[in-house]
Amino acid sequence: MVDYSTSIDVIFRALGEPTRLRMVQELSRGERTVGDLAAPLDMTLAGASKHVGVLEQAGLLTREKRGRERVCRLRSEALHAASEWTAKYSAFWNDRLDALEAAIREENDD
Amino acid sequence: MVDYSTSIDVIFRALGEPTRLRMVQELSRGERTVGDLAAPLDMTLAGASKHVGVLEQAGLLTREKRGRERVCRLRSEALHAASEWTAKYSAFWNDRLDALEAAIREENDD
DNA sequence: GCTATAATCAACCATAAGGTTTAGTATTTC
DNA sequence: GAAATACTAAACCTTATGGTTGATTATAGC
Repeated sequence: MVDYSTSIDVIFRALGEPTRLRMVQELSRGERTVGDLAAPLDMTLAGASKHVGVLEQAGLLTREKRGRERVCRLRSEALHAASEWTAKYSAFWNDRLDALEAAIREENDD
Repeated sequence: MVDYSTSIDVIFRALGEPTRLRMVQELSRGERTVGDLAAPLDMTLAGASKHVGVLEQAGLLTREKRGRERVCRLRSEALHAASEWTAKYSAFWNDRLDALEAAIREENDD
């Protein structure tokens, strides 16, 4: 059982590893087996499997058993949560400028 | 001199640490000295300073010397870059569904 | 000028993280 | 059913990370 209500820092930490970032990029092009993901990475299958586990824990992908393969599929929810979070905090500056302008206008009205 | 053209995984890694995530949230409310950031974290000033350094390296904030204090200010660019990235990859699934639907429609037209 | 304060630097320590190898479990294929 | 394939699990190793302390620098305040 996997927890899909991952906290945002776990998602960021998972994406903060270059290898895993590449995996996510690869998965955005379609579903991939663990072997597919390992192939271009110059890494053992066991190593890749561990990375996939981290991404799964972070809620970034699902792993489905299909025959002897495990098919990985990206989950948009976690990425969307990360997108929302960063969008919220990247907007802070504009908000501050807006507030500043408003304050200046108010001051001039006095 | 700080490199502001940080690669995306460095930004994610910086945000993947709970303490640093809290610092960013705190900074979104306004500029803060390193001491301000350290205070609520039950951590030495030296420790907080190191975290601030990581955030600065990732391009997430700037540190300005003002008297004997260092004033930290969030930089929206890095957060925006992260937002763009996650938005792009969180959209993958809808794109795939759209493509799938289009393919089905086309097939029905034959 | 002395003392206190804010922060960084350097050295160090414990634990986490990224990787490997070796085994082991299903599943496919012949 | 034997052999190959795809993967996971566990043990292990090395390095990175997150934290500390102690010393040092720069500024503020009396």
